[in-house]
Amino acid sequence: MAKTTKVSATHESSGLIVHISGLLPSLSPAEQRVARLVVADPADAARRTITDLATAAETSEATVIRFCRSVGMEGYPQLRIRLAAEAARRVEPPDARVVGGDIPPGADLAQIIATISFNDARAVEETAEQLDPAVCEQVVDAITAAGRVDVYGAAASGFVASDFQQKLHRIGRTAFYWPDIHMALTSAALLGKGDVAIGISHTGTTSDVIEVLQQAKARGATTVALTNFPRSPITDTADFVLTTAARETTYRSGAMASRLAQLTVIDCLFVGVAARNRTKARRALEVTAEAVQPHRVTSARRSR
Amino acid sequence: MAKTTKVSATHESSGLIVHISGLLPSLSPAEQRVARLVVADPADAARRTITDLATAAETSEATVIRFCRSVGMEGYPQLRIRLAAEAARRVEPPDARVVGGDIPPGADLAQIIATISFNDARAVEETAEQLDPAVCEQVVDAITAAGRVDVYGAAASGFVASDFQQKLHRIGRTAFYWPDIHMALTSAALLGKGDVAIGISHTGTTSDVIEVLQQAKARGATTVALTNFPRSPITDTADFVLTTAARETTYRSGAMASRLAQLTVIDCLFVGVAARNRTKARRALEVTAEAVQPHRVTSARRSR
DNA sequence: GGCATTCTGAAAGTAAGTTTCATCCGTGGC
DNA sequence: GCCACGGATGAAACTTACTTTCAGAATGCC
Repeated sequence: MAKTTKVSATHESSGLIVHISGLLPSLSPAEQRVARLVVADPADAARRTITDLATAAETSEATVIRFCRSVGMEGYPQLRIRLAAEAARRVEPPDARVVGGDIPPGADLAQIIATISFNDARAVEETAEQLDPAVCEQVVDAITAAGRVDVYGAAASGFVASDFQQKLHRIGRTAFYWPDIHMALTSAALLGKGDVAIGISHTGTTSDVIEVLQQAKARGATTVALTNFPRSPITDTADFVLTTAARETTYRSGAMASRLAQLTVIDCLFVGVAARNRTKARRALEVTAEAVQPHRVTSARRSR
Repeated sequence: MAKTTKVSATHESSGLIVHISGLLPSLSPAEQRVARLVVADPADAARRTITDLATAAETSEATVIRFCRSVGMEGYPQLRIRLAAEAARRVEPPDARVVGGDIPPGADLAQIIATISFNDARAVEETAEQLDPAVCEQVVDAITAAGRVDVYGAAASGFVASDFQQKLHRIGRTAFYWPDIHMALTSAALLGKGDVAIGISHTGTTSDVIEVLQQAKARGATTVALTNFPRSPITDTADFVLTTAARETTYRSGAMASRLAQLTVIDCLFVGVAARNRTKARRALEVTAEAVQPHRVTSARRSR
């Protein structure tokens, strides 16, 4: 039998490679050949079949099995998956990413993609971190109780505003978005106590949006501002201020990161509102989904 | 140019889980059961034998093999190894965040925010990971060379389409977005060789968008599809397919995560196009920024 | 040299993975 | 309504991979 049934102290979860190299001297010659192959390139070993590995180590399958047992594995398949896992873990994440940085002139698409996605993801995460749940709660309450919700935003922020309007509408809340400043002003003038007006402006300086929000406030509506800059003009007229956290990079990706951050905030509010009246919201969503069903191509193509 | 040579955007090197969830809808019911088990707990799946997994998915081994082939693996052992590797690489979600999971009924705002932002950020990162720079490059080339670019999208994807149109326009490229299907069809009919038509559809099944894209293709335009599902109908009509990687969560945040993923892709394309002609693009952006300057409130308020 | 011990691979045996094929079921054409 | 068709599916046959057994070879000890 084995020299001694030694119970290894090595933890199950990690360090198999280290464990093996530690055991190496105590292994028989044929097993050592196997061990060396495994330690040299775990990922490669994981890809091989037992016969393949045995051949590479100039030994038999039986020896490979013995090796597995020697290092505390049940069998070869078990060793394989452990090796694959270990090999994957030690691969360094490719961090040539320029954090919040500019995109160098000679950058290729792969670099651009890495940089943009990194910044975008960061903007989303950091926005969430600094969002005040208490303020969100109050905004959600206001929206839930509102007879009508107006969402304002210009240009890029207009998309976000429009998106929010659409979402609220889909769960059966009365919401409007006005792409035109005059229409927006008219609508704001018709708001009253209990209604909600939400102004979205990345810079917080878009006069059109501020103006409309002021109008809404003057009529008694609850006003909410969504901006990247907590001390920008728009916050003066807002009862509640929600901020995004897009680092200002360059003109290029900064705009998009802020957009994503805005959308994330919007989504949180939306889910918050929907959660307030779960069943009704779900029903409304189902109904609207059914409505567009005829516009869906049903055949899901299969592989050949 | 790339009439027959269809280029798919999915990398084979990484993001298998993401890849699988993208393919999910195009799989047969029995295979879907397998896929769900795998996606839900890759590490656990890697530990199981094929018979075991088949039993767990209430199907036969044959179906598991079919599933392996469907997702581009040679066989079950290969899948196992890959899954083990991916599971190991995956970072544990910090706390009780349910990855891609539902939001529990009793969740408070803080939980909602954490869950949503986590999933949103993940969608962005995973989309970037599986984006094929080579395909992006070709799309960027096509857009750069195009006389005209049409961007199509309905409802939620319409916002994205519109956003892209606006971005391209701002850097001086001729681009259109049509909110109306008839206008879109008319426009598509006027496209010709060298022009580019981009169809955006999360599900890949929106018949309106597909129809317009077909029209564009018939007229000789280069067609691009942006969807979450690499085997959905829309990909049949596209010369180039770009995929997002939003895991389908529930009705709630799934839509938003996919939106963010789409925007990220759009932004990459945009920056790619802008980088092709750096100085011209920058000048155009400066000019357009100046144009809206009068609509900015200058006074930056200081602390109260 | 004899004997015990360990190492080793051939071969047998078992389990896992893969292919084949008949059946089932839904769809679309007549 | 019927039939043909094609995809989906699992049972079973089959292949390959893994594991065990066992006997011979090597080593080392007297």
